[in-house]
Amino acid sequence: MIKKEDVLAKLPDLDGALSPEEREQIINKMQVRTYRKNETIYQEGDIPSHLLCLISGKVKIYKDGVGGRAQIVRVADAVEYFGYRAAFSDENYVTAAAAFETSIIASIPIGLVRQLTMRNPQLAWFFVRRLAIALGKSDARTVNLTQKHIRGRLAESILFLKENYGVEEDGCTLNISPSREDMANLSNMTTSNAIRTLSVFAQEKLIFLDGRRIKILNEPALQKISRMG
Amino acid sequence: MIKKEDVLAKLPDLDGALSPEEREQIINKMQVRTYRKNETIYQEGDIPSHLLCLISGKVKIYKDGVGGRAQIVRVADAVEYFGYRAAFSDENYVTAAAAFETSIIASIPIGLVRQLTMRNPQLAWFFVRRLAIALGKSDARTVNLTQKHIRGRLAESILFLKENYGVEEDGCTLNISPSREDMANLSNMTTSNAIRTLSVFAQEKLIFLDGRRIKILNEPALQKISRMG
DNA sequence: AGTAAAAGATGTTATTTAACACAAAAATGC
DNA sequence: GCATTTTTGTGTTAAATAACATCTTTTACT
Repeated sequence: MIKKEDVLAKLPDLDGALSPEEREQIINKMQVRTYRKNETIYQEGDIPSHLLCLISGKVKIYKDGVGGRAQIVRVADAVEYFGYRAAFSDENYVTAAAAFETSIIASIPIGLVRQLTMRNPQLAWFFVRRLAIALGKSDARTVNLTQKHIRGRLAESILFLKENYGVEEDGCTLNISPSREDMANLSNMTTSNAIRTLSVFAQEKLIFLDGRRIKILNEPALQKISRMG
Repeated sequence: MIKKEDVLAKLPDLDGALSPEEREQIINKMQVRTYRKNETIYQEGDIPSHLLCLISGKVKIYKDGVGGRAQIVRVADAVEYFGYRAAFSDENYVTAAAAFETSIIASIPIGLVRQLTMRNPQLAWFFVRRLAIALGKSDARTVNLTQKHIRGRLAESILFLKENYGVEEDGCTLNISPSREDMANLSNMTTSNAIRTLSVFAQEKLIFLDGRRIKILNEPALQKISRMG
């Protein structure tokens, strides 16, 4: 079982924006829950009620599109806040979130967050910055996913995973082992094409595949493929 | 010539967030300029130095992608603030902006905006809201542009233009007359395909084309095409 | 351990869309 | 007003990718 104290130690202080009293308020109202691998955290259409903080684990934020095909639009890594966009624009969720792997998530009632944010400019600035960064990434992603060819999109996704989740001690094995379907949902392609193109990359010695584990062998080449489209 | 007073009358008050003194500060530092049709306002890689406010006219925010093909990621209509995302995340611009048509734009030094935002939670909240809304739209756009087929994407773009720029008094002619290339850049397709598919829509009496003017004849059908992909 | 279900792999075909080529029409510049 | 450039329109071909079918391997469950 997770102890609340362990979570608190990890809870980011929102860029030091919080006073001890504000921190206390949050801690009192916070709830902690574990999500199993592939478990849904929230769904499209849900009313956002909490600011979520990923304490440990990995999370994907995605949209279900035409014909049940999902597109992963963002990922979250520990320790990181997520799930606040919809609440801040007074909408229901337009995306869904699920755990890539077992994840511990703290939730803070959004009303409290809003109340604190309205009074604390530093806290508001924290969210301005995060949203501005996310929007820039989303814009870049739109063009990458629409204009690049399959190889470019897949190369991009591999580098995206490295950037977001990092690599193991060996310096080249991705810290996440996504299913082929997840790779497809990251890269805007069918699962068949993700499987096929990963195999081709392995044949070309750009990557080494060991089941779901991906080891990057030739990053400059992947970057070039990603750039060229 | 534009008189500064005329602009001031139109300058939105950022949701009433500004005190008279803050407003005064902004007005003193503000500059106003006219951009001609298709003139570039800022480019990818530029350092953002000003918060821009579109006083009159129409603006497209776009990214240049593979093979010089541009993708329009957002549009701005008067009176609306834009061009602040990069500044707020301490990045150079990752998009470019250009005038769809002759536009009058006021610019406020970003340093001043930042200074005010840091002290004024209501102002910060204004930007949190705008960014949150923009991010939601960007996420939706990513999936629409990647997963839908040509007809769905074009139908979506026509509805997108109606939503963002509205229609004339007749209730169905779009308030903007984009070139076929702009339609293509909105819809993630080649210009040829935009021309062809617009013609097909006209043949199917979904729209009526008069040069660049687009009149929506059957909106429910367009919505259905857009939804189905 | 044995069985069912899910995920991965691979080949084939059909569809979608880009690329290209060229002509007509419209806009622009002197 | 005429030449030049840009935009629009249309047909044809080539390339990219989805869809489908089938088989193998792995995982999950009792």
